[in-house]
Amino acid sequence: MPQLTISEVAQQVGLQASAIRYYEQIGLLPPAQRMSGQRRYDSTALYRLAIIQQARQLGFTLDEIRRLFFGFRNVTRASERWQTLSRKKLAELDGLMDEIKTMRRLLKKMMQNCRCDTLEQCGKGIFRSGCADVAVKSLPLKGRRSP
Amino acid sequence: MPQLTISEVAQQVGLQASAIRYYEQIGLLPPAQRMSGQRRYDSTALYRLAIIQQARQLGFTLDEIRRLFFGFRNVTRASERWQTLSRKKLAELDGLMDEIKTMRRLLKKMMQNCRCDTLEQCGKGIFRSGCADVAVKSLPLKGRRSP
DNA sequence: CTACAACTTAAAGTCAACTTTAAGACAAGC
DNA sequence: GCTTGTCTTAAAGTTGACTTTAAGTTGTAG
Repeated sequence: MPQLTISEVAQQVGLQASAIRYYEQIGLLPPAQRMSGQRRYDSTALYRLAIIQQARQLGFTLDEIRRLFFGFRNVTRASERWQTLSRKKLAELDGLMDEIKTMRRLLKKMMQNCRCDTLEQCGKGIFRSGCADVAVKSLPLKGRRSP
Repeated sequence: MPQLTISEVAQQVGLQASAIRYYEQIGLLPPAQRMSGQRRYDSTALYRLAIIQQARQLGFTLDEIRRLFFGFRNVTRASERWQTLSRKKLAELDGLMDEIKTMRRLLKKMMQNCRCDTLEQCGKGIFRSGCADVAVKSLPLKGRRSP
């Protein structure tokens, strides 16, 4: 077993060392072995992190990834876990797509139709035509990556 | 001029009073007139807020909305302001759509192909096939609305 | 006069996913 | 012995768009 340091692992998987410590802190990674206080990792940690990275790319939050690892009876097969979570995520992404399409549609409509000179004029028009519309509640879809 | 209180305005435009105070604080709304310390609004404030609400629905951040109001020479017509900002936003939304489509594609692929029993097995496969992939950097698209 | 509702402020809290900072430990090389 | 580089920790900072809290003011009703 190679016994990599945290920054070697970080480099391999494309994360900052601080992110790996953070994952350990929130329980996504098991506490690493220590050699005189310093973390040492073997390949199983790399596999863990590979899953985490892949899941992040699929749009899963860290909380959902935690469920992937710990939210099932431990007899449940990996493929089934992915299935279950992916179905939900797929529906979520579809909802998000619809929101974006709505925005696009409204944006284009406004670009075509608005002839207002002043924003006051514009606001008057919007206000008259029903101001408090269908709430666009966006799901969180964020990303933080290597700086 | 009707002279509405903050909570009357809030009700009319579908916001919390605290949000309106916040908009004033960050300079999106001009400081309101006061009657013995309390804010009073007329219709121009409603129009302002209508624009803000509409712009939020179109996916604009408060910072972008500030630019809509203050980021142009004051001779610039409203419709032109919208045009300029909307073109950029449209491109942004397109990028976001692509990200989501990529996620969808990957999700479906994995749902079809993964036969793994264990996550370790799964992670090994992901790791071997190139772990640090194309970074999915998502633009922020968030929404907070009436609770 | 007292209660009450509605307003005011500044400051702190929320969420997610980290990063940054400050202060300190340890091994290797000179 | 000293410096350098990498590691450690806990705590605080970041971003955006607010909300919540605490403590205080004002006008009205009874």
